[in-house]
Amino acid sequence: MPLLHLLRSLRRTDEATGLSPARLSALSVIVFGAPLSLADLAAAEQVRPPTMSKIVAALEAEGLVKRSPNPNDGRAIRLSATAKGVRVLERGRRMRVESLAARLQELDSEEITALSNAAGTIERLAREKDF
Amino acid sequence: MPLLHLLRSLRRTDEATGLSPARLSALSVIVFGAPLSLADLAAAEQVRPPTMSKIVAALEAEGLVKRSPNPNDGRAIRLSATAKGVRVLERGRRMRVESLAARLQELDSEEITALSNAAGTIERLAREKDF
DNA sequence: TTGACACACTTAGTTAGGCTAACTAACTTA
DNA sequence: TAAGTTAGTTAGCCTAACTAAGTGTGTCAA
Repeated sequence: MPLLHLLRSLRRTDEATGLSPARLSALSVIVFGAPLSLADLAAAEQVRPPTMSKIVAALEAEGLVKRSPNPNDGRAIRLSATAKGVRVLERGRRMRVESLAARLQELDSEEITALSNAAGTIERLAREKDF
Repeated sequence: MPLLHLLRSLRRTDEATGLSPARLSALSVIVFGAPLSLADLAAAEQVRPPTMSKIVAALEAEGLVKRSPNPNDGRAIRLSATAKGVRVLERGRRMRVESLAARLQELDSEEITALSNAAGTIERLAREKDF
């Protein structure tokens, strides 16, 4: 299956959270990296600030994220997740882990070994090449 | 790196062809599967007919694809690639193969073996699960 | 044979998520 | 303090997904 088709299936709203991939990913970075500025978040997500500005606005409107002023810099904001944001993310993560585990149970042990070895290489590439 | 970020890099126009991924992928299906109807193409690409209708219109406007009437069904169209469409696709494919080959040369033989084994499993999954 | 339904495609309108350009406000520095 | 930089937002554009509705063609049964 072409990677594009995988992309298209990813594009849909995550059943477990009701969030689109871009929002879910941004929320995840906020939950684990808070507090952080919009520029930092945009950089982490590899999009431009205006794009992230919209995504954050949507997350804020859903009550998943909140902005606070940065006391050291009146231009900047500090993003953090609300309790609801954390809850939504964790529920989604749990459900995705379960679904992946179910798929992996269909493989035999040789296949799992092959995937695991490849995962190591892919991770190394990811670190070194930012691929 | 999250899959989402990989996909975002895919989203950009392919340097070698000047086509967006959705258009390039559709063109490829047309080149190798012509003649085919819009509905067939939409199904192959896993999108709805209106979406494909627009993509085909764009490809046609660029002179990469042409529509002919289906003599057996006045409702349907038959899509095929123009010579230019074939040329554009082949040039892009050649350049992508070269770029991938260059990346693979940075791996050692153990890593290549691991990737190759995993590819077999992934392909099998793809066939069986339409993943 | 014709009326009803089914099908192929298009059109219209919405939404998400990218982008650049241009703006405001706040900080820094010469 | 004036000039320049930085953080974030707003406006406007694009692609590409969707649904709903329209047009025209095909099919089939009464």
